Amino acid sequence: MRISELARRTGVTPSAIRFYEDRDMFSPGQVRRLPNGYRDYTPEAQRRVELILAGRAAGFSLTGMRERMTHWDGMSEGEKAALLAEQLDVIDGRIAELAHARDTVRAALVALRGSRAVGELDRQ
Amino acid sequence: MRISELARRTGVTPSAIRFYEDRDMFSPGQVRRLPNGYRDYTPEAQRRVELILAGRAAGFSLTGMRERMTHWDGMSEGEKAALLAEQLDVIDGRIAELAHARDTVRAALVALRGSRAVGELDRQ
DNA sequence: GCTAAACTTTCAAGTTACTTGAAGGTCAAG
DNA sequence: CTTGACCTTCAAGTAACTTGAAAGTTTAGC
Repeated sequence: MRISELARRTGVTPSAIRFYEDRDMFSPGQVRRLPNGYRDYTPEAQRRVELILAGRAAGFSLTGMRERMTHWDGMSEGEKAALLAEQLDVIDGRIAELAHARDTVRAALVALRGSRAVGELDRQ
Repeated sequence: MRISELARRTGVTPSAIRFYEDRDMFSPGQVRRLPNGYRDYTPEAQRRVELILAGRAAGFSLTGMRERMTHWDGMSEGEKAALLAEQLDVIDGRIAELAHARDTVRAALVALRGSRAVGELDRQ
């Protein structure tokens, strides 16, 4: 597939995808070139972008993700599992942070218009 | 209090706090100067920093937060409620994004060591 | 009273993860 | 055969900071 289709499928802009390539976020073979010079992406490239997005949501840097990805194949199952478990912890921490932010905003809403109105908003 | 104490209490660096001041994130009076030129922060300044952190966790830009804060006092209750409801939506979207990332990582763990092992990890 | 460590100041430049824009090549439709 | 929607590269801009230089201030120990 070409860049705009990959962009549409993953929800990122074409320029962000080119930026990821510039930072070596793709494995060799995931991005080829068509005879006219256009980039051509494999389905693996799409999975890679989705992986990047998952890492980004969790707050990982591109550099860190790239390092993990390149070391991945040489790791033992135990090391891989430990890495994934650690990432799960980071994500859970971020979720807790957001839950706290959500509580703060909800408290402000409650203070503003009373709990019944907020309850209705929740059921929406 | 001085800058390093505010930094310690909020968990951000002194340079980040100076950066927020540069971007006009404090209300007049929240940051004063001691006779020696050192910055002196009120407890309101600390609450302001915590507010910034909550907004940041939800993905708001400093510019957007500052605009909201300066318009806040002139807004009607309905406008305030609408704003808060919108922020709640943004936060919920971010939480959903993270939940998805969490599922991705958990799926990788499942693939790596089988569902029983992952179940045990969850119960931790 | 002096010195060293630990604070503080400003200002400039670097970093990350992008976006935006310029200048131009490619391709399908009418 | 031109219009519009793609695509290319490269340079510069942006957000939210961090890092470092150069220098003043305060605190603690001797």
